[in-house]
Amino acid sequence: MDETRVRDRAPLTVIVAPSHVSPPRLSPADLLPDGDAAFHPLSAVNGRLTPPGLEPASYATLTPLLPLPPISTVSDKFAYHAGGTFTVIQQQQSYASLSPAPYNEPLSPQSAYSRRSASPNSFERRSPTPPLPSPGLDLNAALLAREEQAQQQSQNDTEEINTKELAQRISGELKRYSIPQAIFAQRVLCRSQGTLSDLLRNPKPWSKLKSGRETFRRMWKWLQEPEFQRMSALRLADAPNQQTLKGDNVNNMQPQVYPREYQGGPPVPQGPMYPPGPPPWETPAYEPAGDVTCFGPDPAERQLQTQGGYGFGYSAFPEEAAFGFHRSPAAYPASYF
DNA sequence: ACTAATACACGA
DNA sequence: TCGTGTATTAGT
Repeated sequence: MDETRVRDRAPLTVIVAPSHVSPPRLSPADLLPDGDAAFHPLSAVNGRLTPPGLEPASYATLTPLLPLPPISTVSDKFAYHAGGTFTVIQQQQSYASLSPAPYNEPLSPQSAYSRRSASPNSFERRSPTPPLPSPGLDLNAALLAREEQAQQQSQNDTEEINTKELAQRISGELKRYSIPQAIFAQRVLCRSQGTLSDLLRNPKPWSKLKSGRETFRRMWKWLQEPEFQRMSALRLADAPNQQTLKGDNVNNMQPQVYPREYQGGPPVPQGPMYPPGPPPWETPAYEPAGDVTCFGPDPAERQLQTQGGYGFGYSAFPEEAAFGFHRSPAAYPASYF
């Protein structure tokens, strides 16, 4: 029963699941499910579409806080989201300055994570990517990005983390976006609120950590994701057996009503804007402007680049898909999660 | 290294 | 005072 409620709360499900698209060029219109069998408005689907190689169970099983699910599980999760994500490239600049913004100065990701790490932050990492000179496919950039990602991936497992700074960074981001510890701990770390609180306040030095390193790695990994991806991760549907934590308003929140973001997209309930008021985000329009480039050999691992200040992630799981509208931090009320 | 329980803090 | 979110801590 709780389950249904939880599932219902994801109205922001414009999911684009290109299944056969090999041509890397897509226009926004191409993303619309209407009249295109290649795109499935998954929000209309009830059952989960299990992406190959992904354990749905482990994917969403967050609570009974298990004995530390293998990091690989979480990695898969993130990787998947990372892959199936549309990333805004055109307005990278503003994004870069928007996201981990004020908290970057004293402790850049680089400093939080030791040396060899390239640029841990997704934004910074992607920023260098040419802002789509002419909206076209940039396979090289794509491949490059993937490589970097892969490289970084492997590095992440061996790199030392400055837990102190990471903790501060995370704390800052949680504050910044009004993300409750309980939510972050549960969705991202698969840990309890109390644990998170303790880790953030009294982070043990990396050298003294044993299995606890995994938790910090997850924090770090989350930090690497683009903003909308992080948000998406935080909004992952709860597992059926998910227990409601004290103070966790997720399971109790009413389905939000979103505007119809994309013309021709899956049925999105009409209603008041969410959050209320004029869009605090950069772009005035709701439709993604500009061309969209899609690349990636695996349909489940595509990255779309679009100009116009929009990006959105998609998932094979309808309830886990999320728009990547870049909202100013203040636009993410606690109820968002 | 964590969880669960609960005390505590705080805005509405 | 209630609803929420965070800090503490006994117990695994």
